[in-house]
Amino acid sequence: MYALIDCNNFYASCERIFNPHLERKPIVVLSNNDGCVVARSNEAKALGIPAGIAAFKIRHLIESGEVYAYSSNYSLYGDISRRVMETITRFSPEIEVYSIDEAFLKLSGFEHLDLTEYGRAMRATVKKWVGMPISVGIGETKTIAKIAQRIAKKSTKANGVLNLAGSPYLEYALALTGVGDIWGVGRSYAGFLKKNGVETALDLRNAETGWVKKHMGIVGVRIVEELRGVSCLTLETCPSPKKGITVSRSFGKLVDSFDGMQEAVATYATRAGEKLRRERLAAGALMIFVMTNRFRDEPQYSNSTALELPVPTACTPELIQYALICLDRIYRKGYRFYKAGIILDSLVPWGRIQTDLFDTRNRDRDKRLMSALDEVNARHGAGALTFAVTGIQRPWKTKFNHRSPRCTTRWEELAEVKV
DNA sequence: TCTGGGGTCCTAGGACCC
DNA sequence: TCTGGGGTCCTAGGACCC
Repeated sequence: MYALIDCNNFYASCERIFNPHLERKPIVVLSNNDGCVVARSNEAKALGIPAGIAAFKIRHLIESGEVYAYSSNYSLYGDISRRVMETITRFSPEIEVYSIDEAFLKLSGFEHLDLTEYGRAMRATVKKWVGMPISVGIGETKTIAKIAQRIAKKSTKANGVLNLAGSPYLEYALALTGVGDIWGVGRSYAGFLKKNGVETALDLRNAETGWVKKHMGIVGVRIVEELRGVSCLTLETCPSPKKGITVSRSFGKLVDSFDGMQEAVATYATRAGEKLRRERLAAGALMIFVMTNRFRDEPQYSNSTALELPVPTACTPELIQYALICLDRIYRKGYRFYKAGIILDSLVPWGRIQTDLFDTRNRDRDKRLMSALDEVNARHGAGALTFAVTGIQRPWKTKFNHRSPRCTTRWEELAEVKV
């Protein structure tokens, strides 16, 4: 028995917590660089603002004050997420934090309770303690819980909680769910299924297993089984170690010089190193990619190149060194670059690094240097100590022109109450 | 003027092994 | 005309997720 807890319009709802006058107002939250819309409040959806639309296309609505727009405030969203997760943990010891705004709870052993009421209690508690509206879906498999949650969120009758476990409405709910709205069925499979007359979750549940296996592989078979009430997807309570780390960002201003690209790539490599060390991992391989802006009518170029490291490392100067070797291989003069990124690969835990007999680096010293660096930056703020090659002015830096205060993670940005 | 970022899993095919 | 059988590992690309 599973419950899926999903925060409603998560980013938009986060903005409301410390800004109550936004209640019932249309809000959008913008992507990095304030580029496009990544979250919308119900009121913004009602205005017909589509998901993912470029921000400049709704600029008139923002400037006229009809729609409130915010830059992404990941410090705030991450912290609110943590609080939501902490709160719902009280309702079951077995939790899988699935994404920043979603979690599965295992409710096996709770069947003696009225689970709908239990869901309502979760909803009320999270709203009261954290200020976040959530929807709760309950079902005998994760896939059914997802379907329940989706209906719970939309239906006024359900009022945020729907329990489909052993429910006489299960078939009805499946018939109501379009095949593209099933967890694991994306645009491509949805198109294929519809072309073959499989329109709803109920149709897919009744489809022939062999046919599904042939066209959607083992992943498809699992979805069908889950719809039939056979649990194939288990609760992943402890996250498995990361397999790769990516840091990539489009620039606030196009970059047309090698120096500028060096700064950006070195900056992203620095950030990737921080992520790596937080997870106590080392990277065995690294890839750099660069690209121009495909939306612009000007010469286009994009390329990438990878490098295997002699010994897996989490040392920022070493990562920067290899990153810049890669950049040198793919940089071309005469283009205006729009985006660059680094991907760290072949990650291994620190305890399992394969060393090299002929290695000349003093890796003990590297490690001490990195922990000193991380400690200084933790104490005096991110970026207190940086590498010169990452630049000073950084004109290409990502834009966040409408960021709300980081109320819960920065002393200087605490919310103020005016009396 | 202006169009996001970061992941996972599966599969087919190639290279290689005995 | 005719050319075995059974495996593993790796990678790129596709599909999906939030």
